Amino acid sequence: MRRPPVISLTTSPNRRISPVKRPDMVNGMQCRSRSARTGRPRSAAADAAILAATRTALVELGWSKLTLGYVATLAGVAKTTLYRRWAGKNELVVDAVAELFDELELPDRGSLAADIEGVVLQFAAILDRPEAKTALMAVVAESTRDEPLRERIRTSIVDRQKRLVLEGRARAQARGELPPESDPADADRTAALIFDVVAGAVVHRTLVSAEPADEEWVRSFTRILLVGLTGAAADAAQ
Amino acid sequence: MRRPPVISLTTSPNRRISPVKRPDMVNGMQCRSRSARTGRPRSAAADAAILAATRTALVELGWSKLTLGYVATLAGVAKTTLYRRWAGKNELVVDAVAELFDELELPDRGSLAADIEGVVLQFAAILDRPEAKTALMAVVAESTRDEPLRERIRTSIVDRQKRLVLEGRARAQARGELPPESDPADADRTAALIFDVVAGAVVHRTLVSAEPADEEWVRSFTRILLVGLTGAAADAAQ
DNA sequence: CAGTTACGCTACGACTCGTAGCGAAAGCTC
DNA sequence: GAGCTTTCGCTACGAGTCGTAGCGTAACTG
Repeated sequence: MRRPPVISLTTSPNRRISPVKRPDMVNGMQCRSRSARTGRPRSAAADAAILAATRTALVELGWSKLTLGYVATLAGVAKTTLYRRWAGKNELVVDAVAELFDELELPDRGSLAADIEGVVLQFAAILDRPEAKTALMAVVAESTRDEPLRERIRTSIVDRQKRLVLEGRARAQARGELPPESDPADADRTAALIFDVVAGAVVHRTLVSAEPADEEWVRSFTRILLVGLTGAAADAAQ
Repeated sequence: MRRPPVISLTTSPNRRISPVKRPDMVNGMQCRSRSARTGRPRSAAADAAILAATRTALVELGWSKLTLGYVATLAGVAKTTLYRRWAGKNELVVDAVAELFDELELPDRGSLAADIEGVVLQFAAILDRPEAKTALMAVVAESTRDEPLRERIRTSIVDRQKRLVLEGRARAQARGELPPESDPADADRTAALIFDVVAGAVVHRTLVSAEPADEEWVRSFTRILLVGLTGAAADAAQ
């Protein structure tokens, strides 16, 4: 069962939001003189191995049966090391799943419709992975009673998706497909609405209806959304 | 801690889908001669007390910290009784939450827009309850690795919501707000799509974005959806 | 070199899980 | 009523997980 231990020649950890639990950090600021970090540094390879092991364990066991002890064994790391870096299962899984969303991009496909279809298909492909399926909803469920966890999800997963909406709209406005916004507050509200509609629809299709968000579905969805957006914008402009 | 024990003068259990685990039942059909159920009947009051206690425990503890032992104590019932009726935490919570959706209805408000707004607001009100928030996403997450559980969710929660979509469309077609469907297969696909968009958007808004689906939001959402539907339908009709 | 921090390992009490076994209670049929 | 059947409450149990403490060692800094 025990996998080959991680090669331990390492340096420099803390890629994303530092995995919590650094006694010398307060509010994200280092207390001691900048980078006066003495002592043995944390193994960055261990970080990577733990997050990868977490995803493997999610596929094998699912969320509820996943134990930190098993993840540690899988990563070739002591259980105590895991607890030194993450506060618990929730935080660990959020970081492990967040990496899946690193690949989300918004290539310019020339039209708003094509841009939407492209990003929705990317999002659907990520959600199609078993580790994302079982983990995403679970941590969201936990976050309803855990404000810091919700914040962690927001910054490391949700906001990155939301940025794509803003970028796509800016492009469409530059192309003349959408009218420029007059009221900035109203623009924010609309962007948030569109984000909830897009992300919510894909998630619901994939996880609740348990059917694939394939090209045909994405085309239908995009058409309705696009007609709704341009039509509603035209209404408002009158 | 121990609540007053359930009044035990009872009869006739099995309101919804019989809570599982009846050794004399196979595939939902009784094996012995019809209704030859001899012996002491299960307490229906205990069923109700258990489901209510489950919701209370969800509010107090959330999904992950909820234990069947605590639910049993809260309901004034032995833990073994609980295990005799439900296979586990997942099934119990699905039944407990499903009752929340009993109140979903679709009163005729005279127009498609008003009908959509009404049902979305109802759905949002249910999702606003803490027990629904923490439980719904959790069981959906579990269902990604548990086909029977997914089926249970589908029949006792999802399908009931979906029926409202079909009913709303039929009304709108009767009013002439939407064109009648020609291809029945295409009609099914469109209904499923709309359902995913509506339910997904509300869930995402409430749980992921963690902001209320209030009247203003619902109005904006309905406008986009309605324009998208009627516009796209008009496009297709050409 | 001394000082500091991270790591692997072992062990621990506390808790939950799901089940088994028992006697008593609550229905039904004859 | 007697007799049968099933449920109920209760206790007890082994198995497994949790999160932490303590220790000796490894890695890096000045």
